[in-house]
Amino acid sequence: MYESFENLSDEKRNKIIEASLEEFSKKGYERASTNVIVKNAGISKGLLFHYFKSKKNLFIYLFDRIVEEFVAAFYEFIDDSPSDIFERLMNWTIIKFKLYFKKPVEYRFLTVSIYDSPEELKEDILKRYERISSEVMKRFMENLDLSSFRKDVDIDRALSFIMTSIEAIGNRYLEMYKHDIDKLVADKDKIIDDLKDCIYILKHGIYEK
Amino acid sequence: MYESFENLSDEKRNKIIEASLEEFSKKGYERASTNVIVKNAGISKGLLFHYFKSKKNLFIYLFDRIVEEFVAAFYEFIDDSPSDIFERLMNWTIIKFKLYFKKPVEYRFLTVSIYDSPEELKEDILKRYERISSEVMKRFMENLDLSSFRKDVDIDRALSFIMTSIEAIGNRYLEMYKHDIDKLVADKDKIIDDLKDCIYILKHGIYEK
Amino acid sequence: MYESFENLSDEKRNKIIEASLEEFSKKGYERASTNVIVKNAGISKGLLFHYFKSKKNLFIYLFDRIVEEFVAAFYEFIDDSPSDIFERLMNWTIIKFKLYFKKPVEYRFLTVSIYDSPEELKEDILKRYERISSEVMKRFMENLDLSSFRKDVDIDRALSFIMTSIEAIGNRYLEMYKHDIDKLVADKDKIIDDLKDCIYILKHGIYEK
Amino acid sequence: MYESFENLSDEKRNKIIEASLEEFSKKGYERASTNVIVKNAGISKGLLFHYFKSKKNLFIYLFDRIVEEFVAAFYEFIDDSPSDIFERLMNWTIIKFKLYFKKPVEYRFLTVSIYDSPEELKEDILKRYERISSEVMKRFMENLDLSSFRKDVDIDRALSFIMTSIEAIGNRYLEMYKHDIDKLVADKDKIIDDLKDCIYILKHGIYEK
DNA sequence: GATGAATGAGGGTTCATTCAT
DNA sequence: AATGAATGAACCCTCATTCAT
Repeated sequence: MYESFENLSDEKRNKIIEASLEEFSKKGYERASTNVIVKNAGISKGLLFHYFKSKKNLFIYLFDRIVEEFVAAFYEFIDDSPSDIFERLMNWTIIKFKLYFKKPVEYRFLTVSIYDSPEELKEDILKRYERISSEVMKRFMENLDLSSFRKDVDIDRALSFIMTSIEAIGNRYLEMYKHDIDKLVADKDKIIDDLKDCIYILKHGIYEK
Repeated sequence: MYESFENLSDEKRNKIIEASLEEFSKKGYERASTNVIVKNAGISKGLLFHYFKSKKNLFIYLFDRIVEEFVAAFYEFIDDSPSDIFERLMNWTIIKFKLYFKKPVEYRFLTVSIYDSPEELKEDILKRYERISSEVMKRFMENLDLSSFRKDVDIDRALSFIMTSIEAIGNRYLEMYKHDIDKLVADKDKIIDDLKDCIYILKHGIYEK
Repeated sequence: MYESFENLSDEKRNKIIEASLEEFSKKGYERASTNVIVKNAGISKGLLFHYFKSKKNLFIYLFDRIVEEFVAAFYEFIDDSPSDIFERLMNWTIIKFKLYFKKPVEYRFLTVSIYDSPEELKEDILKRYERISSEVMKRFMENLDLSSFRKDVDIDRALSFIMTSIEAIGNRYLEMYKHDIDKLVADKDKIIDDLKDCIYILKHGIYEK
Repeated sequence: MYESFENLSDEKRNKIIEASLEEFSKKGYERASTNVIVKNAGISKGLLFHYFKSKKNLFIYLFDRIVEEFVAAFYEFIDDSPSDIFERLMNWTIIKFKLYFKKPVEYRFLTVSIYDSPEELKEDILKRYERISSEVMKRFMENLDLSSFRKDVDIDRALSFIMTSIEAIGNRYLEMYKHDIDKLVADKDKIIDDLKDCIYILKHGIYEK
């Protein structure tokens, strides 16, 4: 698949990938223009289609590539996860932020892929997304110590709530600082402090005394 | 602003609004076609532009109109809000669901407006969105009894967390049942039950014993 | 169907039809360029598609239009057909030539339509072609006096042979003079003479002494 | 001419020829894609153009080659032609059918070449076609015994009519069975019977009693 | 107010051909 | 000889917007 593209020199390949990512993550799939991509990549129109046959293929190629990259990066960081769910979640959220710092365009691309894809892509994208998100979720749940949960709490619902709420907090920050990554870095401690507060509440609400 | 449009007969005006909403909420701003809109509205191409000058104006007009409509509907429901934040939040969330049932296309339109707008609109939309969301937030906070909060909890952060997390849960359900509103209605009790569980956790985490 | 196009002024409509016919009959469906058509018709790209939505629609519109035109012209000429098959065939062939003189581009368009259409059109075109050709054939057979056929001749096969062979002769001449209609007119008598000779042979071969 | 191509190993050369023929005969000159050809031939894009310089050259090369092949095959079969024109014509038609059976793709290629070529090729193709068809015609006429022709029949015109009409009958069958060669073989006897009937009529029409 | 014909830039894609390797 | 990356013009088609009526 796309081996002719893979065999390109790093420099050229990256230029094409960067130009594509930038365009897609800025405008979404539909609005993105292959004209703009080829201009920014410094290649001819025909060449892009020589490599990828279609805009759709190009998009899915990028999606797969970045997902793989992100999953790998994730796994690299989380080898020694703590067994307490809140500590682990804190770790994960921080990792997510780190990924966002390291690869903001790619991160944005993934977000856009999932929220703003036309019918023709939605299926392909969601299928891939669900596969990896369930895999990642499984990984998150591994060796988790849930023994401290109060008995009057429905474990599944509690887990779901913990994940959803902390993710929402994280995303709120990422969205908030979207246009000013430097400020996000500067405010890091405050954000982590906030996250800790949220987790403190959840812990209090879920754990035995 | 658009007074010639406002002076139209209700029937005609509504037909145009409906056709526009449907197209925008189904396809997003960019993908939406004014051709489709005028066809479904049963008017000529020129007339639409006579009223609104541009696609962008039409979109923003709709946004403003629906926001106003939704805010009004909201206020209508919440006149006698309970002073306990969790009860109030539960009420509000249920109201949100009711709005979704009553006006799914409009609701979808707002969601799409906020998540999937091109650069040229984003600013206009967000400015409006922030203005009303802060206004609504202020309303939510009115006469709220926060005396039960534990002393070791930062009130502002706790409030923010409560709002964000419950909103995330609500949105998760709306997204989940997006294509099957009937099922959403059928599963109503289970969803409310889940929400209650989440609130129960938050309460436990935040309130004094 | 295409009523906005039909309502155009004669002059403009004809210009578009002429430009399209010329391009299609010269190059066939696939090779024909809508760019060339709009340039020669003196209209914008968008307008052609405003009227016809697609190249395919334009082509089929032209096909239907010309078929109708030709069938009408045919029927106009053949009201008082002789009952002898050879005389009638002679008449018909001469009518065909007249049509070719009067509307060479349209004639060529029909020929091209039938022999050189891509898969996507073939079906549509052939369905229409067969419907009218069977109708025309029925008309040809009406009130035909076949009583002079020798008894040792299979009537159906003989009819089929007569039609096919005379048609082939006619087409051979049309093809031969394709690029020089004036010469075709000049040589008219010689051609008719040749046709008579062919018919003379057939008559001799089929009729009783 | 193309000697580098001719010097290729039989296997490789044939693969290129086959792939080209298939593509051209299936889609016609214009629609045929050199991309498809090189893929099916298992060679690189550049190599095809190294050998033939252009698509046009490739097409004409194939045309010349197949014409030569067909003429040779023809001559092989017709060494001992009967002197009676009708018997000879019957033989030739059967030979034509045999060629069609043996080389359907090539046969189709020739048909397509003659009926569906763009302006830029038409001239080249027709020049070649006329040269060989006149040569073949000369061969057909050799040692033909025309003494049985009635005196009131113009020999040249009669000959032309005979050829044209029988050819038309043959082509009608080939066209009719185009998509089902097996059925053509199965119906062989019926077709030959029909041909005999046609010839019987012509004979009756032309020969003395 | 109301129409819809008219525009032309831009969309994604395919193509025969060239050329450095 | 052999490759296939690279080109850019041409393909059909869609679009928001304008304007004469």
